Amino acid sequence: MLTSNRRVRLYVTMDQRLVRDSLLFQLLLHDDIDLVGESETGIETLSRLPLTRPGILIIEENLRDNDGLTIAENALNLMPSLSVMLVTDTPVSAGRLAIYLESGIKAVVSKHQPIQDLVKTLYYIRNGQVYVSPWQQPDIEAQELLNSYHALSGREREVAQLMASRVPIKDIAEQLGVSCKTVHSYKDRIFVKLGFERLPELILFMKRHQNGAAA
Amino acid sequence: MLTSNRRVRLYVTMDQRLVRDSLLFQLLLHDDIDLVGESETGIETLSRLPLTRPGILIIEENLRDNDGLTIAENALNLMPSLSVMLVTDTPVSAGRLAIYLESGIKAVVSKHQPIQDLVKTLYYIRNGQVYVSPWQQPDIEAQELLNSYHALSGREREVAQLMASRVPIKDIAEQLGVSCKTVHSYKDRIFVKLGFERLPELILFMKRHQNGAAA
DNA sequence: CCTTGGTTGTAGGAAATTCCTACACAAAGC
DNA sequence: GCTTTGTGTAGGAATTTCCTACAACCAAGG
Repeated sequence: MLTSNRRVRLYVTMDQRLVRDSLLFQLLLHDDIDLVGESETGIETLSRLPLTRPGILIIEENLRDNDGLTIAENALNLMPSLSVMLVTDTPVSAGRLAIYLESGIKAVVSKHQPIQDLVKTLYYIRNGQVYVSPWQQPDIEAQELLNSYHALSGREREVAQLMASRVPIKDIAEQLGVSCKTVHSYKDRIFVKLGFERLPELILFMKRHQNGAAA
Repeated sequence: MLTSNRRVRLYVTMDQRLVRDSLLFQLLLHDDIDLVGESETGIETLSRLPLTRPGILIIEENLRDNDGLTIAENALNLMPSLSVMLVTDTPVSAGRLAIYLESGIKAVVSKHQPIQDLVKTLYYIRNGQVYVSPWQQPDIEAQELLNSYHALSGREREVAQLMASRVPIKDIAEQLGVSCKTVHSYKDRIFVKLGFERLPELILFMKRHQNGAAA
C-alpha cells in the first residue's frame, strides 16, 4: 500500500487568527502532524521557511501583504521539495488553476468546502499526489457519506441519533435495554462506517442530514 | 455564583464552509452547546429563526447577501430575546461599535482574536453579559496564560514539553522514572492551571510560547 | 439443499484516559 | 513554631477505546 506513515512537518500561513486557530486545533488532532510554524503574512513565511523546514505549506491565496501564488513560487524556489496547498476563497478560473499547477503548487482547496476536504488533501499531497478540490458542493463525498449512512443497520441508526442528541452512553444502553458494552460496539461501528473520529463530526452530520436530506 | 448551567441553543451564520466547520467542531466539543441551525446567508438565517428558536446567534459582519448588522436588527425584531454575537474581519470604529450595541447586539468579536476569545464570549453572553473583544493582540489573556505557564512547577513543565512533542504518557513515565499515574496527575494539573481541555491546545500554546516568548 | 461468507445484535477483555482523592514533605507566612 | 500552600507522588472508580468473539440470520452459489 502507498499509505506511508511518515510524519507531516506542517507550516500554516493564514491571516486570521480565529480561522488559523480553529483549523490548527483540527489538524493537530492527528498525531502524525507536527506543526513547525505558522504565520499571518507571506513575507514572514518566506523568512522562516529555511529554519523550520516544513514538508507541507498550507497558505491562503489572499494574504495581507502578498498573494499566495507569489509566496508559493518563492517558497518553491527556496525549497523545491516543499508541497504547497493553496486555500482559496474565490472561485479559481481554469486559466489561473493552470498557472498554479505549473508553478508547482500541489493542491488547491476552496474555503467553501468541508474541512474534511482539506484534511484529506493534506494526506494526498503528503503521499506525493496532486489534488484540486471542486469550488463548492462536494457531491461526490457528500453522496458517499449519505450512502454510508444508509448502510447503517437499524440499531446503529438509533444509537447514532441518540448520540447526536448528546444522550450519554449509559442512558442509551438503558433506553435500548442492552449493556453499555453493546452501545460502545455500535458507536465503534458507526464511527468506522462513517469515517468519523469524534462526536462533533457525528453531531454535525446528523443535524445536516436531517435538515438537508429529509427528502 | 452566576455560572448558570443552562444549555445554549446556537445558530451560526458564516459564509465559508471550511471556517464554519472548523469553528463548529470546536464549539460542539462543549456538551452544553446545541447547534439548532446554521446558514451561509443572512436571508436564510432570518427565515429559519422562528423554527429553530436559537438563544444565541453567531453571525459574520460581512455576508454574501447582506451585512450582519441588518440581519441582526431584523433578527432582534423577530426574537427580542436573542443574543447576537457579531464576528468581524475588519477593525470596527468606535462609532460603528456604538451602533452595534445600540441595536441590541450583545458581543462583537474579531476574527483576529484567538478562538478561545469567541468561546469565552459565547458564555459571557449566555449569562446575559455584553462583551466586545479588542481588535487584535489580546495582551490581557495572553499575558495571563503566560503567567499561568510560569506558575507551573518544574515537573509539570517537563511533562508539558514532552506532551507537546507528542511523547506518549507511558514513555514520559519511563523517562522521568515515575508511574503513569503520576504523569497523569501532572497532566491534569497542567490542563487545569492553563485552562486547557485537549492536547492540541497545549501543543499550540507550547509552540507559540517557545517561539514568541523566548525572551 | 446445503454450505459459505457477510452483516447484525450482542458483549467481554485489556489498556488507556478522566476525574477525584490522598498523602508526605518542603517552603513560606504569620 | 504552627498552619497553610504547593509539589511530587500515586491510587481508585468510572469511562472510553480498541480489538475480539460469537450466535443468528440472510443472500448467493454450487
